[in-house]
Amino acid sequence: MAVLDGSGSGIDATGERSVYRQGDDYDHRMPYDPSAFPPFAVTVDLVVLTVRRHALCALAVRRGESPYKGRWALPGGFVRADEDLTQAAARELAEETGLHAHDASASAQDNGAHLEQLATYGDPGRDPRMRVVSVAHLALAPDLPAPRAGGDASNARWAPVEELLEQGGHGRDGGTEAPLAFDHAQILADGVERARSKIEYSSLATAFCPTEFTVGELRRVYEAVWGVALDPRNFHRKVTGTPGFLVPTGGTTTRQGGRPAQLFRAGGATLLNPPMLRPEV
Amino acid sequence: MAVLDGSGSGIDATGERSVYRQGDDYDHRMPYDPSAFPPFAVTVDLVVLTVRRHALCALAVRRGESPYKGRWALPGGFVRADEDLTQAAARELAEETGLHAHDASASAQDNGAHLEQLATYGDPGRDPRMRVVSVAHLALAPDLPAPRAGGDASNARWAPVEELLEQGGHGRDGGTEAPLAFDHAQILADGVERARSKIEYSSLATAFCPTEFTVGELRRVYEAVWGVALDPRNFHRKVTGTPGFLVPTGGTTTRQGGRPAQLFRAGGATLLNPPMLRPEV
DNA sequence: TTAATAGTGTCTGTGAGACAGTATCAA
DNA sequence: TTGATACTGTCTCACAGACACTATTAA
Repeated sequence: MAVLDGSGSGIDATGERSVYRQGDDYDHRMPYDPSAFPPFAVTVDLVVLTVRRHALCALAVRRGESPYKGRWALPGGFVRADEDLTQAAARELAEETGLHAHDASASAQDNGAHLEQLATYGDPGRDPRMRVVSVAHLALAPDLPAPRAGGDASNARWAPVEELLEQGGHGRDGGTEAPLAFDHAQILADGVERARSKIEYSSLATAFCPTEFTVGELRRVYEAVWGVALDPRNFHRKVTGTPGFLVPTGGTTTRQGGRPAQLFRAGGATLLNPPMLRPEV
Repeated sequence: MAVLDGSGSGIDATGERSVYRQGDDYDHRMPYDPSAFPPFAVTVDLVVLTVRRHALCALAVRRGESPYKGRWALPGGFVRADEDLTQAAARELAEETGLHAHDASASAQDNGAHLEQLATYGDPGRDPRMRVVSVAHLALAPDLPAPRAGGDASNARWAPVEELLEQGGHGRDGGTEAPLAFDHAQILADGVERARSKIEYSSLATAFCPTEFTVGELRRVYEAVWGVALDPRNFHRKVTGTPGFLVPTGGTTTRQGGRPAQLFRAGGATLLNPPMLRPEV
């Protein structure tokens, strides 16, 4: 019988659902016989974004094994038996970047990265070897030192997202470079689009900034993520006028040159109302 | 494991497709030996929302098997070996409601339901029997006849979401009713929040309406989903003034009483700019 | 007639965008 | 000094919200 009743959701109303059967008949008394459903591997993949030199960049790692050996891919790995999806993503993030993610409850700046679930990709055949369902996560981090991937710097880098998303893009050496492995170009594009829309109505853009930052630095984050130029004067009026967005620390800095600018920390507000408006829409 | 070559994903660009082999070694590395990762079951769960009698309602089915036997849960089931996640969700939706989902590309109204991925839930222990990762989907449907779940009406119903989300809620019979099975209360809450926010900046509210509808009917959808009262005159001015949102069909109806109202179909616009504003924020 | 809903017009306050002008540093 | 960035003020247009008013049906 169907008793599909299996799912962690499975619901079996009357029991007339059919079940995946691998060749042999499925015994309804054993709904969780592993042979009753297809074997899945579950992984987490990470879209780790940062702003470097006025460009939105993503962390890419070079694949050391086939398929796609030598191609760039998003970092990721298997979900372990005893961890939930967020833990798996946080673990991978720490392994790749040294960052520890702060969950949504972390109020003050702890120099961690923002981490959230992005979407799940599970097309049969997205991995040529077996059925792999990948729960992609999005991480936003301040500008970091050069990445380390298993200690080997040549196998990990921050790459501008436009470069990674170019169709049959060109590498830095000028030669044609293959696009990202697997469906990672799609995952990256989805992550970038999530980041672009989310900084509109939330204070998440501060996740790209160091603990203390100026209004101009925050504006350059918006400009890099959206790929537009913003009016510095209107931007200043807007962000300083939004309650809870920015908290002045009292200090100033001239690291951007020009007149000393006030330093701020991220305020407690997470939702911006009214939102920042992305031009050209 | 950095540079986790294991991260799955993918599309095989070269066409050389290897096959999952159960039993023999995948290759010299361990990561793809089936015994190298925990056994996962992957399911889809559905948050199917509709508006009935001025209330936002969700489809619930009664569990026929333990655990949570007799409790209400969200519909769902296993992902099959040959289908992707969206196909699995669409199949479950059709089995439960008879609706066929239209993908995002469907422009004209085909009386199908809107279907999109919501989020993925994979806590170890969310299903007491084994490790189940559920990819939840959100479906928005017009008001439907009574649901059928395997032909047995007593095992499926449309329930107001507040009722399903009450802590230790009370059933219709006045007695205390257990909350939803598994972590389905969380999934439902996430789906409701997604729907509430998405009708702000998209034309998705029309997915709750029949093919032809009046401005007043659309307004009652917003009021039911948001749980607020909207000014009919400002609402009318707003939606009829947004290009691409509504297309007049030429017909009128008096099914709501009062002066005959123009009938509209959903226009081609999917993103509303500027968005509908939810009061009381 | 009353009651209900549909639809239009008009005012006001908020805020985004444009942009003039001033402030304060480094070189 | 020049040139950079930081900040303030002011104007205008768009639009959300409030609400008066008219239109068209059923009972």
